[in-house]
Amino acid sequence: MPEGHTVHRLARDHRRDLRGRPLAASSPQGRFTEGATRIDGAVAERFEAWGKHEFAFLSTGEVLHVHLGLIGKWARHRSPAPAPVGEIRLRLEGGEHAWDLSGPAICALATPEEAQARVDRLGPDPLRRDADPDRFVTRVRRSAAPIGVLLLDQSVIAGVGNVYRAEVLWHLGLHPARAGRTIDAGTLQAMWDWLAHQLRLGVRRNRIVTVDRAELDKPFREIRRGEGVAVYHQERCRRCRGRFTTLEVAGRRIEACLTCQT
DNA sequence: CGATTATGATTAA
DNA sequence: TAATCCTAATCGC
Repeated sequence: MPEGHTVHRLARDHRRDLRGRPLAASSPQGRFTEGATRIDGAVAERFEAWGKHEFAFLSTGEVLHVHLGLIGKWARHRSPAPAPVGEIRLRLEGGEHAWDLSGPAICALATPEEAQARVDRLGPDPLRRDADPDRFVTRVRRSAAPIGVLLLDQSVIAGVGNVYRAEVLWHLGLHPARAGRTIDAGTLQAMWDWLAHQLRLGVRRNRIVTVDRAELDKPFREIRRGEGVAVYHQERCRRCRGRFTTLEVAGRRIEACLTCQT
């Protein structure tokens, strides 16, 4: 579910639904009861997304830190919220809406210093206005590691996941195993620009659609998971019509066109 | 109905 | 590289 665009979109939606009013917090599943008790009655003053991490700064001085991991989800309900379904780690109720969190890799209360320490370990996030692309370019240019590994390393660039990785490498004609230091700075800048643009579109649409509008046969809102992509879990290259090869890079599956990606 | 899979990441070996 | 964590949907038999 979550690459950076999802988390930034959630922060935006949480801001709209939950900011500036006392929260009712609970842990229906029971695995975050202590934390929920400390949140209950507090006001969330600020929501921030950094890469795939989300932080809610609370009036108590504590920070709620959430990372969805591979399978985490937030579900939105209109108030009054229905009885929780499934393993709901945390329910946050604002005025009009409630949000249910399930399956997070991280759901914890932290100090502002601990939250900042997390952020400090991340590379630049193309979805943040103050992000510095040169940090990304320099880091990749200094590395002998495959670009397919570097793109998933959150200390190199924050927010990119397995889908955007496959898509951007194909769009730029780069093989996933290509060593970072063999890619010229101009190409890396283009990679950053493409990712920044696509991640922004991802936030707006709340889904990953990298295929041009003209090539789609239906409106964005009807595009389902896996339908709007050119590469990820696809069979054939849209450029040369050849079959994609499935590789494993950084322990994750990735398709690549061995003709178009060198 | 058990096995597999998933847009993630850390820890152990 | 492998094992592990978290949860739910989908797949194969």
